[in-house]
Amino acid sequence: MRLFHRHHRLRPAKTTRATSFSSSSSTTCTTSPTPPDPSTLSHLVSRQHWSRLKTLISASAAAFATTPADAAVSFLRILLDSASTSSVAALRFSRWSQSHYRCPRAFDLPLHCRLLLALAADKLYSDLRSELHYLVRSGPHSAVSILHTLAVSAEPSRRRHDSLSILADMLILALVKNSRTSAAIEVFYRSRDFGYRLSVLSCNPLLSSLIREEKFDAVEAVYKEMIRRRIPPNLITFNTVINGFCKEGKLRRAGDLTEDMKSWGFSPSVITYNTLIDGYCKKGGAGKMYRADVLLKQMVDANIHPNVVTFNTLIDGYCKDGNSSSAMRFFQEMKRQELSPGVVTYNTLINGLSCEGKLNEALELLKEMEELNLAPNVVTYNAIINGFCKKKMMAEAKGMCDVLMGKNLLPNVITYNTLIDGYCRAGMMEDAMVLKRLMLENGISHNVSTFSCLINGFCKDGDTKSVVKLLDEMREKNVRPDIVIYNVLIRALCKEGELTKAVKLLDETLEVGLKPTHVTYNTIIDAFCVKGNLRAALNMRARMERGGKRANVVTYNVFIKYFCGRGKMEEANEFLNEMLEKGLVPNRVTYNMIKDEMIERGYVPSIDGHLCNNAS
DNA sequence: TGTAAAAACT
Repeated sequence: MRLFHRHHRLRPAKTTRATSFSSSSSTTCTTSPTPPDPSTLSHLVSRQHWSRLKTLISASAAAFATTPADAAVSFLRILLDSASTSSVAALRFSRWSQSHYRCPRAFDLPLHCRLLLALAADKLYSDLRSELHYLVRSGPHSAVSILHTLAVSAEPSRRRHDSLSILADMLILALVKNSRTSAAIEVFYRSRDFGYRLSVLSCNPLLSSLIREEKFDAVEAVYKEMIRRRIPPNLITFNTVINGFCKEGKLRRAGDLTEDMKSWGFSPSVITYNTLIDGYCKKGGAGKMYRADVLLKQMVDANIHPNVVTFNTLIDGYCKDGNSSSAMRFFQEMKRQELSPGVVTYNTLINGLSCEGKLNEALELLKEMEELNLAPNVVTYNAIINGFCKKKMMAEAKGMCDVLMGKNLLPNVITYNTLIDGYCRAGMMEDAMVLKRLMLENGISHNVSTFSCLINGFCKDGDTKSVVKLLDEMREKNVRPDIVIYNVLIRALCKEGELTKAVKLLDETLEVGLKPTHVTYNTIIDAFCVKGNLRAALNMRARMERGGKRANVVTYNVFIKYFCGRGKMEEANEFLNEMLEKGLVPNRVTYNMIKDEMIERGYVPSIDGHLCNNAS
């Protein structure tokens, strides 16, 4: 009697992994033991007789001179080969054997794919999800090889079947959930070659995670590919892609897509409006809150009721615009509309007030929260600690940290970074370094901001040695410098007049794949102006615009300062007009310069009263 | 089964 089919036969333990089960050649077992038949196995599994299964597996492994892990794999194959046993039994057995015989070498991708197909055929989707999750997390296989193996493991008649499409959908979902977005993208594009029809089930989460990772080009590409492949988008798809455009600062395109979605039969929802309003609030620049207000009116006209998130978003926008009094007005308005402010509302306001130095009002709101039984969280305290730090009131900041811990809350990396930055600003570098050590002892790792605060502090001190030491430490700990670190270093070099080195660092940001910001360029432009090298400053502005950053108010202020400082009022006026033509609105710095120099000399009319809340 | 809001560093 043939006990095992040829392709079931266990291969000798010594055979290398390169050869698969089916190709094993000369397994000689003259006294073959009785192999388990599928129904016995299935029965044992469904009764969870694991110890009996273990005995069977050990016996089988001994008889075929192989490892128990490999024997378990062949048992799984028997279960899957049998038409009468359910996929649930195979799944249970697979899970048990995976946890019992931890052996990555025994991980057989084709076999696992057959299990997935069996689960899909039985529509056991939640089991399928967790299996895919496991496969994606633990498997040494690339995502595309999983996709490919699934395709070839399916019976030819079912290769174009919906269940394969569902598997591809769920594979993408599993990859996204495991933060393997690039692999998910690859599967998204390759699934077309296999003829799978994906759905919003995987596409929407993929789009969301691309936004989280700020891969905005990919968001647009995936969206366009969805339309091309006739994967029907839904309301969430539109809201997500609109959010992508907003986060990228492309508000025009976000607005266009809001129009487009109507032709697909979707009306903008409260989330659509909230997303757009937040886009304007975060965009920065003059008149942004005006645009946000216009959207608010539009949504009300469209009979979409603003909710708590709408108000929180507007309140934050006004706070970031340095206009906490308008923020407070919206706070009152939301109460009037019987929307209850939540922890986020209070945190937003407390942060806004703290940033403006209005600490008493911030503390008042903290009290109000507690009276309303809204539990302040670590974000609340961080905002207040930041307020104290900005005023160099380090004892009070530290005290607030104690209050936080007294409430059984744990300081997080932001709490520590805030305090470290406070100590640095107050010139207390030793205290800052003590805190750096303390946070590690409390189980909070340093991040790139921890280092930028400290490096900034030591740069201000002119303590180059300590700066270099911190940069070395970052390299050791694999903390990659971000653009803020570069900006800090560039600023320090500029202050020392080392402009060649500063420009070299700018070049380096591009080499390491970082995007220079306005701050990066403006710092260098300012340094050239300070040196009296207008030509180099103008060249740097040209470079900045080639790099996709348009001159902003700060850039113009730098040039206006240069000309005002030299009494060249015509040129200063020229730059002022240019900035106005570009739709940039002068801020307080501009105002102070032109007030001192240009208005008094009659070059420009007084604009008193036109600059209210443009502090920056 | 997926979409919107808050805290640190230039």
